[in-house]
Amino acid sequence: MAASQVATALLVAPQPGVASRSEAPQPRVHTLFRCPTHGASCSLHALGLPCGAKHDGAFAGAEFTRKRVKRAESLYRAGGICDSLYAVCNGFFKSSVMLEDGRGQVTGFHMHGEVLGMDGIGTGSHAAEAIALEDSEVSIIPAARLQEPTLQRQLQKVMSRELVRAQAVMMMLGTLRAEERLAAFLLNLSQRFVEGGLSSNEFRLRMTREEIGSYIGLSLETVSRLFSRFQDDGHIAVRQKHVRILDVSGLTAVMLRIDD
Amino acid sequence: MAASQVATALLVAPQPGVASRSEAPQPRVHTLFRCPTHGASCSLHALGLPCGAKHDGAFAGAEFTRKRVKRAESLYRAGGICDSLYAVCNGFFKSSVMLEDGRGQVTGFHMHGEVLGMDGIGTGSHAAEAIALEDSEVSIIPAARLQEPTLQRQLQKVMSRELVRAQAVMMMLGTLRAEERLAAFLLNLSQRFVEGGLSSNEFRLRMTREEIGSYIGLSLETVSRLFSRFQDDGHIAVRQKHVRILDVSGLTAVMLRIDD
DNA sequence: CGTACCTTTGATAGAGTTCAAGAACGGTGG
DNA sequence: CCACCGTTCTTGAACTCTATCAAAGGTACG
Repeated sequence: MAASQVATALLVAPQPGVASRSEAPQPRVHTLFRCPTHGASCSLHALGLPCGAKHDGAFAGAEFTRKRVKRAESLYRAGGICDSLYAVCNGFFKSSVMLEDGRGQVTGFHMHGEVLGMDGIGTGSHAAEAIALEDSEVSIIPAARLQEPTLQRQLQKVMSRELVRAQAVMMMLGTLRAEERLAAFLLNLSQRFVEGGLSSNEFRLRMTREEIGSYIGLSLETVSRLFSRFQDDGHIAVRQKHVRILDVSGLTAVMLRIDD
Repeated sequence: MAASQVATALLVAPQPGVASRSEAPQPRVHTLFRCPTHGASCSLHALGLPCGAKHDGAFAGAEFTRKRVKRAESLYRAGGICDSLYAVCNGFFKSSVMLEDGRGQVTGFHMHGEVLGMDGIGTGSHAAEAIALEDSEVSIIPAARLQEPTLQRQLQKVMSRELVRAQAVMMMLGTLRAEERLAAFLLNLSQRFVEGGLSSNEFRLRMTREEIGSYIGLSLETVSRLFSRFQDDGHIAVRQKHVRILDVSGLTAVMLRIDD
C-alpha cells in the first residue's frame, strides 16, 4: 500500500528549465533523491538507509553466527578494531562519532536488514561507535569473508547506497531548515519501518528527542517544539515516543517548502 | 615536513575520563578523527578525502584510458547512468546534489588521486553530479572491471574511507559553529594539498566563497567575513583565492574551541 | 514507588542569514 | 595594452531562526 500510495500522492508537474537536470519529460516525483532501482517507493530511502541488504538480502542469511546486544550496550566502539561487519536481524541501533572535546553527533539509525560497521574497513578500525537503542540481535560477517565474490559484490552496493544516504544527510544538515529536517526525518523513518514489514504509519520512536536532534542538527527543544507544531497542524499525532503519520503529503510539502 | 610538524605541534595531554573512548594511555593528537593507518599526518583526512587511492595507488595507474574535462564541464550528472568510476589525475572537481525545488549542496571537493562516482554503484545511476572547477584529467575505471579481485579490494577501502569522510562532514555540519567549520575546512584542504605534493601551506582556492559556503553549510557572506576575521587574527593571509596558512595550531585551536 | 531521565513549554539572547551596495578581479575584444 | 563586462568578493545593517536557559510535568525503570 504505502509504496504506490505515496508515489501517487506526490506526483507533481515537471519543473521547467533547470538546465542541469535530466531531460526526460516524465512527471516528477517528490523525493529528496530518486532511487532508480526501486522507484518512488524508495523516495526517502536516501535519507536513512543502506537499503542494500533489504533488497539483495544476502547478509541477513542464516549462515552467519548471531550476537545479542542489550539496550545501551555497544556493538563496537570508535577506535576499536574492525574485524567484522554486522547486519541487524532485529532491534535498533544508533551510530555516532565524537570530537576530542567531547562533542558528539549521531550519524545514523539502523534497523532490520541494515549493515553496520563499514566505516572500519578502510582503516581497520572504526571511526564511529554503534549502540543498541533496544535489545537487539545482529549477524556477524567476519572481515575475512568479505573477500568472497558474492559478498564483495553485495558490499559494493550496500556501501554505495550508504554513500548516497550520507549525501542526503549532508543536504539535510547543510540546506534544510528545522521543520524541513524533521519532516524529512519522519517521512524517511516511516518509510523504513513500513519496508521493514513492521508497522504502517504508526510506530514507536526508539530514540530520544536529543538523539533525533543530534542526527538532524537541532537542539532537543527545537525537535520537541516541532513535534508539537506538526501535531497542531494535523500532520502527525505524537505522544512521547508514539508517532502516527496522519498526512504524508502535508509533511512532504513542509519538507519541500510547498505552501498550501 | 608537514606531517611530523603538524603532529608535533598538536600534541596535547590526554583527556581524563571519557568512558566511551579508547583506553590506551597515549598522548592524544588533536584531530577530528584519527586515521589509524596513517597516524597523525592523516589527522584531517577524514574531513575531505577518500584517501584510498593516494595510499594504495592502483586506480591512478596508466592502465586506464584518460579523459579530459574542461572547467565548468560535468564529468557525470545526477540521474545519469553510472557505467564507470573516475580517478582524478590532475585538476579539481566538486560534486553536488540537488533537491526538486532547485536547492543544491556541494557534497565534496576532489583533487589528484581521489575517486569519483562511487555513489552510482548501488543503483546504477548517480545521485550527485561532478563538475570540474578547472581543466582536469581523469582515469576512467569501467564498471565491468570493478569485479576484478584487486580493484574490488581497493574499492572496498576507498569507499569505506569515503564513508568516514561523510561522517566527519556530518559532524561538521551538525555540531561545529561557523568559525570552527571554516577552520576545519582550511586545515583539511591544506593537508590534502600538501599530500598531493603540490604546495606547502600556500595554495589557490579552486572554488568560490559560495561553493565553500555550500559545502560547510554557511552563506557566502559568512565565509567571506570569516576569511577576513581569520586574517585579522593572524591565522591566515588571504587575497581573493590565494590563501596562506600562517598558524596551523591557531586554526586548530579555533576548530576545537581551545581558547588562547 | 521513588528517582532519574525524558519531554514540554516559555522567555531571552545570539549566531548567522538576508538584503544591499560598492570594490576588486579576470577574461575578452578592440 | 587598455577598457569593458560579468563574476566574485567584501562589508554594513537589519532581521530571523534556532540555541540556550529555566522550570514544570510525565514516564519508565530499577
